[in-house]
Formats: sequence, structure tokens, C-alpha cells
Amino acid sequence: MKRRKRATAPQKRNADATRAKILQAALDEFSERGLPAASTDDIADRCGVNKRMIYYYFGSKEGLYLAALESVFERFVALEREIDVEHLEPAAAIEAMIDLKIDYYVENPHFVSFLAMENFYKARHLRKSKKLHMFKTPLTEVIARILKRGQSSGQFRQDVDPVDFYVSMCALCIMYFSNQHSLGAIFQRDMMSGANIERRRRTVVDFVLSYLQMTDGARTPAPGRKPARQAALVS
Amino acid sequence: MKRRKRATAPQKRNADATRAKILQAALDEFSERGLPAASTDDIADRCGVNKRMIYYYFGSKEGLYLAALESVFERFVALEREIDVEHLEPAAAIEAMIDLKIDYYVENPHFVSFLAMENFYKARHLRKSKKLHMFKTPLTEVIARILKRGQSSGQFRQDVDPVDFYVSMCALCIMYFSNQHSLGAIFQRDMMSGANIERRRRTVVDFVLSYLQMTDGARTPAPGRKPARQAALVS
Amino acid sequence: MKRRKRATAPQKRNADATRAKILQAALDEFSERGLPAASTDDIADRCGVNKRMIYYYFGSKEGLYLAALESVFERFVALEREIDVEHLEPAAAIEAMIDLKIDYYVENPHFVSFLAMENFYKARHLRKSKKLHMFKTPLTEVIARILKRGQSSGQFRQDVDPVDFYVSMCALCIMYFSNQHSLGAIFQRDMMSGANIERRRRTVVDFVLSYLQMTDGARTPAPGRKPARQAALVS
Amino acid sequence: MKRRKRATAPQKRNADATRAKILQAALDEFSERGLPAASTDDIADRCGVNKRMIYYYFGSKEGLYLAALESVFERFVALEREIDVEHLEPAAAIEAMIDLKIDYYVENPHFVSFLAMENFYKARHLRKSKKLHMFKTPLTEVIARILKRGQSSGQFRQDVDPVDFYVSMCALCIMYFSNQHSLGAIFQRDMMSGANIERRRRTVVDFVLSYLQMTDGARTPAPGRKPARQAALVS
DNA sequence: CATGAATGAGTTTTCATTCAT
DNA sequence: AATGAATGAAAACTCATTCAT
Repeated sequence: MKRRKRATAPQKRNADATRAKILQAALDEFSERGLPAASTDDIADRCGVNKRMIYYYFGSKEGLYLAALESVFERFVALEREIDVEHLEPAAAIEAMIDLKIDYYVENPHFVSFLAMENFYKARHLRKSKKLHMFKTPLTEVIARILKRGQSSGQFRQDVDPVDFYVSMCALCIMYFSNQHSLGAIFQRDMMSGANIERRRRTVVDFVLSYLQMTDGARTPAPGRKPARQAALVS
Repeated sequence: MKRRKRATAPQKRNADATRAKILQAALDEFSERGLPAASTDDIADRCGVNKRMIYYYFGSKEGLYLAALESVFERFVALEREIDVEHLEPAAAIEAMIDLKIDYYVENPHFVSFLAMENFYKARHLRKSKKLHMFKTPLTEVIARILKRGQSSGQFRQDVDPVDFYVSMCALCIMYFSNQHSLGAIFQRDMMSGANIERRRRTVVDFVLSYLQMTDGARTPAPGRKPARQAALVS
Repeated sequence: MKRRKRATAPQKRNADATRAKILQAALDEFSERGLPAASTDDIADRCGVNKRMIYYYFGSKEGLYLAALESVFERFVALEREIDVEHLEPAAAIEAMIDLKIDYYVENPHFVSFLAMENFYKARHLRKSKKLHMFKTPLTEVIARILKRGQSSGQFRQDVDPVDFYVSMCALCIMYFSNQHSLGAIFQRDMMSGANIERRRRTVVDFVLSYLQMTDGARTPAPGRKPARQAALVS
Repeated sequence: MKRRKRATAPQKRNADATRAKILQAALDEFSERGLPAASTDDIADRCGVNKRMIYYYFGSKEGLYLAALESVFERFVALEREIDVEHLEPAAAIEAMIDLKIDYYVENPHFVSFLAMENFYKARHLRKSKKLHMFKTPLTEVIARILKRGQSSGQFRQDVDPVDFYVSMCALCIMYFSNQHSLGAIFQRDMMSGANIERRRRTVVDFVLSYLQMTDGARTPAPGRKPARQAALVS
């Protein structure tokens, strides 16, 4: 049904504004419906801009997706770059980072969606991005410094790989949000209630600090452990 | 990407086999391309079955997706139901469960994909499933029993919520796999190498047991912690 | 979605019964949805008979339609053949025929539907019927005899063509029913209420008898009448 | 019945013309084949317009059907609105209206087809039309005024309901055309020959004026009339 | 007689993209 | 810079009909 006349008047000639509007609409559309289901018609409708402009500014639907993806990652690493925890106690610094992440995921569901989507597509587009090198999360370096401080003061265990540690911390923070819907459906909980999010935050902090403060080798090893089904891992 | 006239001979009349073939092809197609991008033409071609049969057996593309989703979850909970760790030491039992999960994710990338996809779509289809009640992971109960054993023997801390704990364990296990591509691209690592997977496995076990074995309140609290930006959580 | 197992057990071998069931279902389906929209699947479902049987007994969907059409017309002319009005006064005989028709249309909406449908399709199938000759309505002859009686007694006008008269009588009776939905929508009336049908019945009788009882030429002629736009009729 | 690649050159950009072409083709296709059998492919081919344009302008096949239906009705009531019979003698005015109708049906078989089709579908689409209120035929008011004039001059009977009368007049006019094919097949006549149409016209005028000019109660009542099978009408 | 499974052609509809202004 | 109109390919889905048992 011939899309009803937009209410808005034809665009003033304003390249930056138009571009920005399209990008914002793309962020919404892609994170709601995913790359293949997103429609250029809908994106144009969402922002009251002529569909042709998408091609003018972004070349193609995929070009627009890439731009949206990059913008999402840029904002994210920009925030991580801003954090200043060097003046805090090591444990407090770790907590601050966990807070940062959790707050970010709560407030930026777009990021969570794009990250999941992009992983579903095997990071096909992310890898194509010329800005990929900019997305190396700055936190790993911050973490490295904090770990060092905590280790030299004896608060933290010694054998921690920063990247591996970062992944663990991240996993504890993000999976709750990225998988909120299946968890919610299966456990019949509203994962996004304030109380549940706070509980999550405390659990994450507890997990991470427990790990860091555990004296190396102090924990009871599981006796007779063998590297389960190692064969399968070769593939 | 062209299709057209299958060369294969007409199907033998065998309802179960045909249904199963379609389902398997759907598993592959959906987990590779996602629900909207998956094509019924391709699914039919993949399994050499007339496209019409998809509608005969599953009613619609979405019906087929739901059937595939359910089959993926059924297999998963079936495995979790089989596990027998009651005879193991609590710590060893926990390790065994982590092994089970990690091995499963390594060997069943379909599951990881479907889970991510379904969450992307806000569990829209999962919630529609009449089998949803069957997907309540049996592990939470196993975990509850093991925790109790570990707690009464004094090995484990007291204040552990089984569901919350399950989510954490799960997060540590699965996020590495579900996000392997973005992590791999950003950190320039092959997350699926045997060595990396083994390292991951050890880290997860370490995280989880550290948490469980930490004496309650023993870890240094981050001084002056306040419930960061609680306001934002109200929404 | 693979049509759910019929509740009924597989058919007993009973040719006539099966044929009749299919025919009845076809009557319903065709008169509800029309020939092109009717589906053999639905017809089979409606009567709990295997779809293949439609082809066994009727050859094709169109063959079934023709059989349904013929059955509808056969029942109709059978009724008209039964009527006995020879013993009634001419006017009463006319009234009896109008009653017969109106009652029939009220009670057999299938007939009204099939007649409209078949006319929409330019009587394509009716003309193909080998039974067409049987459908020459017997009423025209009954009418001819009654008119003669009424004319010789001086009650009825002389210049009446039986077929033309039959068409008029029929029009007054059936159009109210065949067009009930557009009339109902436009005039916001429930054409099928008992009161409205009765009013219709009286009006029809009034129209028909007024016409028949009018002395030839008695009515005021419209002065200066010319055969409006005759040219257009050539086409 | 094959289509495929139009040979025609791409359309000039002219929204109104394209829309109009599609609508005209739809009028033809729908009135020839009916809503379900009509094909958007054929409609596009008929008017040399890209099939996609049907959806661009009308949203769906059903949207196009509704637009066609509305256009058919609009033209019809527009004509009825134009008629000016106030200056004619009452009887002549009635004749003029009958002429108008019959001429219209002869020249606009589309209207007859759409009306029959829409009634077959229980006025489903007509009722959905936002323009339904515009289709209340203006003739009923014209008729009311003429009847009043004829009644006060003593030419016409007193007890005439305008809507009921309109339906009768309409029935006498249209049924001959809407049912021309079954009547033609059964009576072996060419209903559309000029002579037959003229005879019809005279009969209709005769019927209608006889009814109107009949002195109330003057006609011989059928003795012992009882409201035949009234019970059946309750339902 | 009766049936469930299978087929291929055809249908509406959607979509990213480009044209002409 | 911006726009409404136009396009062709491909998508999901439907259907009458036939096969094999």
C-alpha cells in the first residue's frame, strides 16, 4: 500500500543530519530484526528519509549495516577508553570495570544485539571493517596494569592471563543479557528487573574477585581429573 | 547459489525418513544462515526432497524452524538428564559438568547457533513451543544436590543460589564459543584450537571452584562500594 | 501443517456413501468459496474422505464441480416438477408458485449461490452438462396453462409471453436473495429477517398479480416514449 | 495462457497513468475471472506494467480488488446522481429510470459482474469499504419524490415502500442480465439480442407501472391465502 | 476401495536496487 | 541533495493431481 505520505516535509539539504538519521534508524532496525530481515524501506520510513539516500550515503544495505556495526563498536570502545581506575584499589578497580560493563549492557541493548548478530554471522562483516584494529578493547591493557598492582601487593593470584581473564569477566557480565530471553523463558524470571540485575552484579563481582584472590593452587583439585574427551578437540 | 531441477530420483515413500531428512537440512541451514535468510528452496535442495514436503510435514518455514529449535533443545536436555555425577566428590562433580558443557558446545555448534539466534529474536519461538516446560535444564537440580553436599562437608560456601550459579557457570562455558568469532577477530586468536579450548576449560573450572570454595566474606571487599547507578536499573 | 489425523476411522468400503459424502462436502465448499477458491484438500477434510477418492469418483475438481452443479439443478427442477396447482384458481396458482420459489431460495442457499456463480462464469459448465436439457424449468409449461385459464376467464391480460413472464417472476423472487448482502450492506437492513422476507413475498405477489390483472393498455402510457438509446443495443 | 518477459519498454514515470492502467486491467480481469482466479501476473501483463507496481499502488491483490470494486460502484452512483426526472410526468419519470438502469447494465457488464461476485462473497469487501456510505443509491430518494407526486395526483397507489419498490424495479431490470447465461442456455435464446432486450425493457415498464397504477386492493385476492410455511422463516 | 506420500507448476508477495527528474 | 516511480529476481506458500501400496 503505497506508503502514506510522510508527515514531515521534504528534507532540508543537510547531509550530516540525514546521514545521522539514517544511521540511527539502521541501528534500531538491524538490532530489532537482524541483517537479513531488516528492510531498507522500513529504515527509510523510520527516519523519514528517502530510501534512495541510503544508497547515496552508504552504497548498499550491507554498507549501511557495516556502518551501523562500526558505530556501535566505536561508541563501546570509546567508553572503555575513558574509564579511569588507576587511582583505585585493585579490587575496587575490578569492580568498577564490572559495573561499567553491566551498566553499558543495560543501557545499550543495541550493542548486545549487534555483538550477538555479528557472531552469528561468524564476524563476517566485522572482519571486513577497516576499523577492526580500533576495536581491540582497551580494557585488556587496563586490566593488565591492575592485575600487576594486585599481584605485587599479594592480593591477587599470579597466574592470570589478561585476555583469558577479560573473556571470563566479559562472559559473566554479558551472557546474562545476551541470553536474557531464553533464560527468562526457561526459568520464568524477569531477568531485567532491578533486583535481579543487582543480584547478577554482585555474583559477577564475587566470581571474579574469588578467582583473583584465590591463592594459587589453594583450591582442592578434583582428584583424578583427566582432560575429558580431548580427542574431540582436535577438529 | 543456483538451484533448479534436482537431478535426484523421486523419493521412496517413507514418511519418517523424509521428515528426518528435512529436519536435518533445516538444522544446517538455519544455524548457518539464520531464520530469515534461510531459504526453503535451499533446505529442500540440501536433502533432495520436494519443497512441498516441508509444508506437508511442518506447515510453514516458521513451523520447521520451531521443530528444528525444539529438536536442538531436546537433544541438549536429554544429555544433561543422562549425566551421573552423584557418586563423585562435589568438586569433581562440578568439573564433570563443566566438561560436559564445553564438550557439548564444541561438538554441537548448531546448539550454540540456535541459542544465540533465538535470543536475538527475544525467544519469540521458544516461548511459543509447547515443549518449553521440558527445556528447564535438569542440571539445576543436580547442581543443587552437589552444592548441598559440598556445603555440608564444608568445602563450598553457603550462600549460593543454584539458578544464579548455573547461569554463571554457563556463561563462563558458552560465551567463549558463541562469541568466538568476534573474540577471534579482535584478539587475533584461533579460539577453536585444541590448546586454547583446553586453557579455557581450565580457566572455567578455576573460576567456578574458586567461587565455590571461597570462604564466605573472606575476600577483601572493595572499600566504599555503592550500588552503581542503581537508578538506571529501575526501567 | 500435515493435516491432523482425522478422528473418524478409515472408511468402510461403501462406494455410494463415499460418493455422496464427497458431493455434499463439495456443495458446501463450492457454494461458500466458489470454484477457483475451493480446495480439494478442504473438501476431503470436510467429509473425512481421502482426497484421492475425489479423483476416483469424479475425475477432477472440475468434474466434481459439474456433478455438484447438476445435483443442485436436479433437485430444483424435481421440486418444480412436483408442484400441483392445476386445481387452484389462477391467481392462487400464481401465488403458490411464488411461495414455492421464495421458500426454496430461503431453504436452499446453495442453489442461489451456484446459480450466481455459474452465471458469473457465463454458464460455461452448465452448458457442458449432458443433463442441460433436463433443466428446462417445468414451471414455464405450468405457467402457460394457468395463464390460459386466467385469460379465458377474463381475469388475466392477454399479451403475456410465458418465458418472459417466468423471467420476471423469477427476478422478483430471487434477486432479493442473491443480492441480499449488497442490499443489506447498503440499506443497512437484515434482508433475511422473517418480517422482511414476508414483506418481500407480499410485494412479489402484488407486482405479479397487478401485472397479470391489468387490462391491456389500461395503464397510462408515458407520453412520447422513445426506445431509449437503441443504438447501444446492437453491440 | 503463457506470460513471461514483457517485450514492452519500461514505463514512463507517471504515477496517475500507471495507477489508472492497473485499475482498468483489474476491472477487466476481475470481472472476467473473479477474485480468486484473477492473477496479478495477468493484470500486470494486460496493462504492460511491472507487477511490483500493483503492490506499490494498491498494497495487495485484495487491495486492488477493493479499489476496482469501489470504482465500479462510484461510477454507478455518479450516474444515478445525475439523472434529472423531476420535470417529467411520474410515469414517464419511472420509465426514464428503468431505461437508465437497463442501458447501464447493457453498457457496463463489469458492474453486473462485480455486483454478482461481491454478493457471492457475502459483500465481504464492500462492507470493508470506507466509501460504503457513498454507495447508498440516490435513486431511492428520487423515487420517493416521484411516488409522492404520482400518489397525490391519484395515478399511483398509496402503499408503496420506496426501498422495497426500488428492489423490485432493480430485480426486474438486472436479473435478466446477471442471469443471462443460465437463462440463455436453458431457454436457448440469445438474451442480448437487440430485440430481446427491447422486449425486456417493455415488460419491466409494464410490470412496474401496472403495480404502481393498480388501485389498492383492486386486484382479486387469491382466496384463502395463508402465509405459506411461515415457520421456516423464523430462523 | 482406500490411503498417505510425493510432485511440479503456479501464486502472491517481498526486496534491494536503480532510473529520471 | 533529494525524491517518487519503476524494476527483476527470488521468496514463501498453494494447489490439483498422481504414485505406490
